[in-house]
Amino acid sequence: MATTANRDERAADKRRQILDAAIRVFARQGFHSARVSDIAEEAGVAYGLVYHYFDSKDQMLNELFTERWSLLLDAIRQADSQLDNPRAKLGAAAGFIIDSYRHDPELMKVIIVEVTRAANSFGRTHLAEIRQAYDAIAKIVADAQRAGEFRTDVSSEFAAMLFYGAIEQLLTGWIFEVVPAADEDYDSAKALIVETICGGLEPRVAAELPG
Amino acid sequence: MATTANRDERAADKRRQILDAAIRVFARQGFHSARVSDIAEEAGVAYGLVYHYFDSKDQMLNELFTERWSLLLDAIRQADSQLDNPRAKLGAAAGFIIDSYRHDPELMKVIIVEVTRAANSFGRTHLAEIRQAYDAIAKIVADAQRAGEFRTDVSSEFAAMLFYGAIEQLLTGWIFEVVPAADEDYDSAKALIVETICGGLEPRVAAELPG
Amino acid sequence: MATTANRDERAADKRRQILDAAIRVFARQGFHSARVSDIAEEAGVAYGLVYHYFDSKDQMLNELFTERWSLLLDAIRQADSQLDNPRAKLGAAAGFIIDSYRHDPELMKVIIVEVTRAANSFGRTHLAEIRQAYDAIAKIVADAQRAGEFRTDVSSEFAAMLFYGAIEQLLTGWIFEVVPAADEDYDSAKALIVETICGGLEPRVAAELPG
Amino acid sequence: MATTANRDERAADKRRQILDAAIRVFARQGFHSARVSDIAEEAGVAYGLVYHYFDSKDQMLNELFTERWSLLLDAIRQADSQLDNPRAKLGAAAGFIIDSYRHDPELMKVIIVEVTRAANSFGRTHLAEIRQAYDAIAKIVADAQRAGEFRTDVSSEFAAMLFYGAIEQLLTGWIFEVVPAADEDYDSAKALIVETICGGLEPRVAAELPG
DNA sequence: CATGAATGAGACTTCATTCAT
DNA sequence: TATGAATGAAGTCTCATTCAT
Repeated sequence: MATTANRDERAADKRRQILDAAIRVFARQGFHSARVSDIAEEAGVAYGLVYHYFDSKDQMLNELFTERWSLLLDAIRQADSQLDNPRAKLGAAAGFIIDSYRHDPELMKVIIVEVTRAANSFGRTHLAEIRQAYDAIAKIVADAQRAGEFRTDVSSEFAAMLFYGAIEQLLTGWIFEVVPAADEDYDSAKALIVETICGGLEPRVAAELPG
Repeated sequence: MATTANRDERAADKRRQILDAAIRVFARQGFHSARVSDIAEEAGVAYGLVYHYFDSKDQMLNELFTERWSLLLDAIRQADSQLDNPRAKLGAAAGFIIDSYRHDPELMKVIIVEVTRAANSFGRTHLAEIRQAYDAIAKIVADAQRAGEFRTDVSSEFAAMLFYGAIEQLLTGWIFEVVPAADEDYDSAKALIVETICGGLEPRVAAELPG
Repeated sequence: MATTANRDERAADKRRQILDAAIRVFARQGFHSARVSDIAEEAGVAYGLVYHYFDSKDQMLNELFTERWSLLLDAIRQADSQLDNPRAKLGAAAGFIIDSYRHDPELMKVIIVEVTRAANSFGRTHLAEIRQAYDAIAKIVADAQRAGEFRTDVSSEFAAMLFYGAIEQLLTGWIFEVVPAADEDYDSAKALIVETICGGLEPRVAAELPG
Repeated sequence: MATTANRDERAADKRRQILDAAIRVFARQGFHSARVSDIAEEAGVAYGLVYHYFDSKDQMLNELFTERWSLLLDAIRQADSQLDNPRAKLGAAAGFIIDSYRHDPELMKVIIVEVTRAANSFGRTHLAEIRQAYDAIAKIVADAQRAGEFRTDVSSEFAAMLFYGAIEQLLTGWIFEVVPAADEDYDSAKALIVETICGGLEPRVAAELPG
């Protein structure tokens, strides 16, 4: 009994070990240039063991993506249901994404570079999941529009694309060191994204217009 | 003389013919899945002729990208120098990108999907060129900040990423039919992007804040 | 003592259980497509246990073949020694093969498809054993020729090949459902094979030739 | 023009050259143990060229089989239509198969060993074609039965299996040197097969039965 | 006896690029 | 210029067998 439990545990560990190695290798070389033998070597296991735990190289990336993306979807939906104003909701969504990157930049690099931005390969495979994030953001915007808190001349789907695109581009900038990414940047980024995008989505008051 | 000219012309035609075929094939199948034989077939020329005009498959994409991207850089810089307020400048930049897509969606698809979003492959190769666009946008923002027209708590580089990211995501949405792309969408998109992003970058007046 | 016996018995059971599973899997998927894991699963035992009882996947098939083939050889030889005319002898041989199929079609399918007809793999390994069957049949024919009961212008080896080939082809037809295989077919097949082949081997009388 | 023709000719030659090499390699090592590199080496061409002419290793065997088997089918059907008695028809069919072996034993070895006898792999793929041969033979038998030339207590399908099985077994015996295969054997074999099998299929006259 | 994780060699296929004509 | 045959390196996946527990 104990033996079986231990064995299962060890097996799960090995599986995780391989998956973590895959993250590092995919982040370093890109999915396409990553050979299965690189992953095995990085994980310190035999070639064949990778195929003992995974059906294919693709499956590893799919699993990495889905595992993380579902957390993101949960986070957005939870923000939507538990917070009470659109700024806070969108701020929480942006914050989750940014924290994900801060916490595990390699994994987020893989997810963004190899999946969400790889529209011709894995992006297509996961389009439905990715779209769910757009939809969840669009719902927040639409609710805010109905409540008179956001301008209504922008469609909520359109706004969701801008919002998500801005964040993803920011992460991409960090990933490829186009823009600096220090600890203080992460925090200010959260605030600024919300400021900037939500600011643009809120109705302008009459006073703004020069008389 | 005339013969030589004709010959050159015909040669240039063939070259162009192959390049145009490459656009269609890359757009349809993606760069990676596109075989050189597919391009030759699409162009209606012999396999080997592709290698007569181009050194490699990569070179074709590089050329397609650089050709178009330099127009984009020119357009942004010209907008910056010829227009006099940041909304107009950014509007012209966004407008150029959107019009490029409207005019030749396949080419823009290739450029975005295979280069600017393909950070692990061609995006890396062309990072310097891509960065020039960010910089040109950032310059517009920085100038506006100095002139007091844009808020200064957002770094201009950061703002440029948001702005560019929002536009690129919008195009990506059109490309993969996540958001609708009809003629009227293009026009309203131009206005709305500027409204939304510039609106967020402009300073909020006192009147906005509830008393 | 009893314990040891029981243990041996249980062990023998497991071994048999695996061997029987192998028959089913080989019959269903073919030897080559059968994975050791398939056999273990079919037998309901752990993967590794297969290798506790057998040295290799090959060994299982070898054992299945030899076990059954030796019964066949015994049957032919016994028929030869205990019966007194060639028709009866050959009829008994054919009958044994047909009954073997009727009794355990999966095993006979494996033996025929994977061994006797698989001349490039296991057929080669067991060529000597297979040849013994040909020889035993040829001996029956040769004896009949010496006794004047069979025509002598056909070599006994040649006749043996025809006889055996006809039977094996018939089973193959049943196996792959090229010809029907119902209970009544088996019985009539026995009679007809002997009729047809022995009929062809018996000397023609003068009366047959048109005067 | 001439150039194109020459090139096509050379290309066809290379294709044939590879196919012929495949016959030798398949005959020597068996399909399964034959590596594509072995075939390329035997043909004296580069590895990749094999895939320039053929889609897969399987395709080569399929082509070899179908090419030859269609000749066999034609031969049987022609014999049926052009000859006027069942002995002659079946004799021509058997003769064609035997001559095929005499003329190109390696090809016939491949066809028999890797296809018609390989019921679990290629035999399945080509079952329909193989069955056509059985059917063509059965038709000859059935016609003879209707004409009163063959006994009617044997179904024509059954008889076809015996006839074909006997021949195939004979070739198999030659292939694996179980029975001798010299020039004189081929000729006598033709006569004897017909004698033996047709003899068994013809009605026995009263005189035969001992009074 | 029993388990199933771990090993690693092996082969097919793809396709960018080169080359002879 | 134009053709398309020829080259060969590279990498995924399979699975029999071994081994530690």
